Order: sequence, then structure tokens, then C-alpha cells
Amino acid sequence: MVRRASSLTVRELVEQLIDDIRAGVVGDQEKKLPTELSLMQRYQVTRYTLRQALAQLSNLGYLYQAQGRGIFVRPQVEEYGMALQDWGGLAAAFQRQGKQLTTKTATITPILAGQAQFQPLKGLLEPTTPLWSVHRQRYLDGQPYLDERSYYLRDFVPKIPPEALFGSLFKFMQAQVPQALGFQDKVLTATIVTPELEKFFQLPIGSPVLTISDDSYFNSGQLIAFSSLNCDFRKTQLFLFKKLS
Amino acid sequence: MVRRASSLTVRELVEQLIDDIRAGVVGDQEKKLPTELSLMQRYQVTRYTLRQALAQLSNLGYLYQAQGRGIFVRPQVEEYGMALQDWGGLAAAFQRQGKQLTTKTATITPILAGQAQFQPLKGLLEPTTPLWSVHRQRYLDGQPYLDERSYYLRDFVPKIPPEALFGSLFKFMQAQVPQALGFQDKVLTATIVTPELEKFFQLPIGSPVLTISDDSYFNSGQLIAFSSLNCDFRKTQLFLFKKLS
DNA sequence: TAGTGGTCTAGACCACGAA
DNA sequence: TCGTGGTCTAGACCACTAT
Repeated sequence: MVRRASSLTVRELVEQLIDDIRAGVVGDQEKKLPTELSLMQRYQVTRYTLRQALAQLSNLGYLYQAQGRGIFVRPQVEEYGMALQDWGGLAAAFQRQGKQLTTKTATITPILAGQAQFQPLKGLLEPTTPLWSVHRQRYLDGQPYLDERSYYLRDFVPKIPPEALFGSLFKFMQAQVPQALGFQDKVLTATIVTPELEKFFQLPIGSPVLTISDDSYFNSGQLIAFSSLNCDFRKTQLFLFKKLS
Repeated sequence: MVRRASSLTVRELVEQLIDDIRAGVVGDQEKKLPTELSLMQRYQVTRYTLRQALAQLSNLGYLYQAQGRGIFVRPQVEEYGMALQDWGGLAAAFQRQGKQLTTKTATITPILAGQAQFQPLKGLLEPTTPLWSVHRQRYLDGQPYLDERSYYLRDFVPKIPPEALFGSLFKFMQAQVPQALGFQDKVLTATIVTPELEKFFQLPIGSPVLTISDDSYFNSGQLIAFSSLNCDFRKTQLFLFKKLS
């Protein structure tokens, strides 16, 4: 018989580890963490569970494990940065850095896919597919930072309350949507400001804009939303951590 | 006693699966793969090994697993695209798409860190650290595509043969370097063309450039190289797949 | 040689989706 | 309800690092 010996799941352990690392509860000054064995005992989990959690943290760039040497915490690069692999909404990510992302302008309109300004990255929608068209302009510490256009499939997201527009739409989706969120495809490109964005960002004509397009899917593989985020290039750095296998 | 029941390691299984999926050997027309149980039997591996491999493929965006439904192959977006999580070598990635990345100009010079045009993303080097300064201009199907400046720490990469400059420096490193490669930090930004790049890309003044900066580390945590890749924004899309759970 | 992380085996229960 | 993937247990051997 298999007993659940620990009270911690992988997900909980990840949260706990992040907190403990931040608080300096585990790890010494040289940013070295205890060995796997110690951590297993400390958190009362099996090696499998521990290593699942460490792998997640490692993929987020929080730490790395070196065979024969130990586990090391990695310094974070911050300053106007977004970690592409980090999860949750943008606002939460910036809040961890002591910055505030606020939405000052937000509109929502029901439209049909044929009227949308762009299509999903993969595949085309029937022109009659009902969508919510959401446009938000967001400010970082009071400065224009992000212009976001997203389209949600009304068939799967019947209602978006206006309050949600000024908070984290991601969290709203996570909580209110009938199925579990699955994954996103993202495409990053550099583009040239449109007259509209030129005004918003107060950029000269022809300036760059960093664009993040993404399609969001349910776990079932059903497309649920697609969006385009245009960022002020002077303020945007996108971080990524990659294992070299 | 634990026996190695299978001849396949996770890494081999990943390669095998990619090949078999491409060749259509596994999976039906609807792009559905057999169940985990079938795959375990087919490749003679345990569930653990199989799932490690599937997780890797899933993180690369090749497939996704839906609880209760099965395993599905995902269509790849291509066309001037680079998968940020994929490339062990750009040239190989493009080759899979039938495109050819060639290096036409390459120079290598020994310098000291104080003379470098930029520093690593994380931390500063002593100005007297000996480096190799490498500059390459690369063409995609004959068109200017990429301007690359990289710096390698001479203490750890004593020699870079000129031939290597025209092939995959990544593969050279992987093969010739004394320690195992570990991970990379990447930062993506949009910038404005410098006069030099303006000429290379034949872009108007003030045009955007998509810049990928990265630091490469040994598994030991030792920095080994840092570089900056400037891409023609008209031809560059960077793909990323992100799980949402 | 001891200690660390990396990999693998074998089996169990859990949760979701489709029939 | 049954089959699927998701999670967890418990233990073994392998490979790299430091001593």
C-alpha cells in the first residue's frame, strides 16, 4: 500500500521553497542549499517529490543543481524585466520586484472573429466565431508600458465582468473558466510603432516596439484566447533561463 | 537488484520519439499518439522513463498530454522562426525547416574584458580577464540575418580553431570544452540599429533590431561565454511554449 | 573514498474525460 | 464505469566532485 507520507505536494513544496529561499531560511551565505537528503528530511517528502519541485525551480532559473557539488541559488536579474517562464500574471511578477502595474484604460466589446485586428498564431478562426475584444493600456509605476489587445472566445468565456479588466485577467480565467488552462504558444517579434502606439508611448516615428503574441489553450487543446502585447522597447527586457541538457 | 530493462535512456527516447513522430510511425491522422501503456511496451521502457521523455517534448512544444484524453502532437509554427527552448545550434534548427544559415564573415581576436563592447548580463568581469572576441555575420538563404558578437573566457576555452567559426560554435563547445555545459541566461530586447548594423541589414536609420543577449555557464556554475545576437527584425520570430498549470 | 546529484525500476493510488 | 494521464512511494545503481 502506498501511503501519502508527506503533507506536501510538489506544488506546495515549490511555493514553500521559494518562500524559504527568499527568507533565507534554507541555504547559507554562499547561496548553497542543503543536500537533497537534508531537504527531504526537512520537508518530509520523498526524493521524487523533492526533485520534481527542484526541477521546476530550476526551469524558472531560481536555482541550479550541480552533480557532485550541490544545489545553488541563482541571483535574479530584475529591472523592467519579465521572466517569460514565470507563471501567473504580469502584475504579480512586477509586484515581486516592488513595481506596480496598473490598468488605466480598458474596454471590452463583443465582436466576431472576422472583425478582429489579427488572428491566432496557429490556425484561422471562422469569421463568425463570437469573441470578446479587450483593449487595455497599462502603466508601470505611472509610466505607459504596455498596450494589450486580446480576444477571448465567447463560447468558452461567456462573461467577463468589468472589474476583472482592471485586475489580472489571467487569474480571472484561471478561476472562472469551466476547464483547466493548459498552455500558451508565444511569439516574440520586434515591430515598428503604429501611430496609435506612438502617442501612447510618446515615442518618435519609426521606433521599435517589442511585441508578444500569444495563444492560450485549455488543457483539452481548445483555443480559448489570443492576444498581442506591445511593450515600450526602452523598458522591456524578457528573461529566459535555458538548460543546456 | 535494479536491472536496466531497456536499452533506451530518456535522451535516446526523446530523439527516437521526435524521429518517429516526424515520420508518422507513431500516432494517427488526428495527431493522436498511443497511450502511455502502448508507448511503454513499444519502446520497452518504464513509465518513469517514458514520462521524462514526454515531459521534455512537451516543454519543447512538440506535444501535450491531456488527462483522461491522451497525448496529442502539436503543429509547429515555422517560417523564419527560432524556438527559444530548442536550438542547440541555430543552423541545425533552420536546417530542419529546409533553410540554410551560413557564416560569411567571422573574426576572432584575443582581448581583455575591459575592451569588450559589453559585459555579461549578470555580474562584472575583472577588466583583465582574458577573452576571445568573436564577431560573425550570418546569412539565411543568402540574405543578411544575424550579427553576432560573443566573448569566450580564454581561461576555459584555450583554443578556438578558425574552422569552428564557420560551423556551430555551440557544438564545438559541447565537444571540446573540459566541463559539461550547464545553462544559459537569456535576455530579449528590442533596440535601434547602430550605423554598422544598418549597413549589414540594409535597414533605414532608426529601425528596430531584435537582440538576444545570453550568458552561458558550465554545469559548475562557472561563466564560460557571453554574447549578443542582433537579428533582422523583419525576419525574426522567436517561439516559446509555456505550460500554464 | 565519501558524498552529491542523475537516472532508473516497479508499483500504487488519484483525478479527469468519455462512453 | 473504465481508461487515460497525474502524482507519489521506496529503493537501487550510476557518474561526477571534492578530499
